[in-house]
Amino acid sequence: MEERKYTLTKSERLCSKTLIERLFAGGNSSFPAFPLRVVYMWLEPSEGTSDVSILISVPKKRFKRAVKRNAVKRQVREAYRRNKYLLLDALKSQGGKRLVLAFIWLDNQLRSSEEVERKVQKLLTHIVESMQ
RNA sequence: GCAGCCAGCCGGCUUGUCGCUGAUGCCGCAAGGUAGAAGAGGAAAGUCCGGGCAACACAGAGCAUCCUACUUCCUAACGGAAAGCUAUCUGCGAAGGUAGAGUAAUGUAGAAGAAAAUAACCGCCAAGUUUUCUCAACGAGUUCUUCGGAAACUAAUGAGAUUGCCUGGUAAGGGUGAGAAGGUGGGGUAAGAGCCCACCAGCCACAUGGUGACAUGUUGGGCUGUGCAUCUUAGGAGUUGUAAGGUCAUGUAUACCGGCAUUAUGAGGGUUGCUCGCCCCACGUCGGAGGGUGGACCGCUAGAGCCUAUUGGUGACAAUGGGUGUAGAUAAAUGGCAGGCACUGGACAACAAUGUUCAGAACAGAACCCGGCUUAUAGGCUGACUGUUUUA
Repeated sequence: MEERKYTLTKSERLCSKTLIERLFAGGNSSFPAFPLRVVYMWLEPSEGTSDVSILISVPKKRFKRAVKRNAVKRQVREAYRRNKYLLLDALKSQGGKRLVLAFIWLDNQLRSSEEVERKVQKLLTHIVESMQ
């Protein structure tokens, strides 16, 4: 059993402008679990900076104040960090293919951290199930 | 004590654990790994002013446009502060709010009102003329007569009153209006009037005080309409903002730059909006090298820095000494979870100190950096001052 590190470094975050444009250009899978929606896209092993890259988006339309937007991003990021091996373990059987995903906040209100974590778990589980 | 007012300050602390950015050290050719200092605000916000910094532009003249506007003072600068001045409003008060260059010229000011500025509509006064009346004086004429008179009438004269017209004087009075030719009283006058005088308000001059705005005056001068706009005066204003701008990597169409050569004198471009003026010039050739994509580094945090003491100043602030190293992210870090402490409120127990338990804890997140302004903000602390109650 290898050591599991519940980290979330910069290489695991999606920064490339071109990849972001490809992700949102259309044709990629998406799945909602209110108050979240996930958009994901498969990459070849040569692309990307890590096995899984994520992006969290909270539109300004939902929260006018930066404080609340940041708070939501932190909740989602924390929830992914604690549950990312749901996805990483499943990905080992996929022959080195890589994944890009974006979490988009849909609600106009703040939610509790427990609820956000449950929804993230649900979304990750859904992606794993769709691999088979 | 309670209520208030002004100024300044704080706006959680801490333990464990899991994370994020990461100066720097170590390992490594490198990618990276590992240890790891430090890590949001008073407003970081709005992006409203001012400045630094950067790039580009810039011979010069005139006109236009825009901004500022009581005084002195602070500052790198400001449309910001400080201390004052004048007017006005609010509050019992401590205090707070609002406005503030000038008025020579031009324009404008609804309704109202006689009239809105070289004022005569009504009214008042005078002269002329006119209507009517009264009175006076004597004379004239006529009529009457008892021939003594003077009863009546007529026209004229003078005085007064009066009707209309006209000429002139007059701003004391007149419904209005934000404002009516400074106000009140007296003298004066044909009637009136700063025409004259006293007091009062303003203005100008002078004197005194103040750096000054201004203030004061048993001083002098009869000088006296209000608002707004244009305007006038004084000072100021190049444009774009760190996605500026620079370096490196990748690497291709002829937009760009420089040299040389050549043509033309009119179209275009630049110079702040306009005018003048000034500058540039299509094409060829040689050399440099660029569109787009998208990554790294610099810019990027030592700055008009922060803390503190003393001195000067009413104060904003300044000078000097000492101390200090204090965020630099890039789809954007500074957080999550579990405890403890402190704070506030409720409930319960208790004479009380206090204890138990349950809740609550604002506005808000750096994006080149400063100085301000504006707006949001639960709760709390400190100091000066004001009002009030009780007690002494």
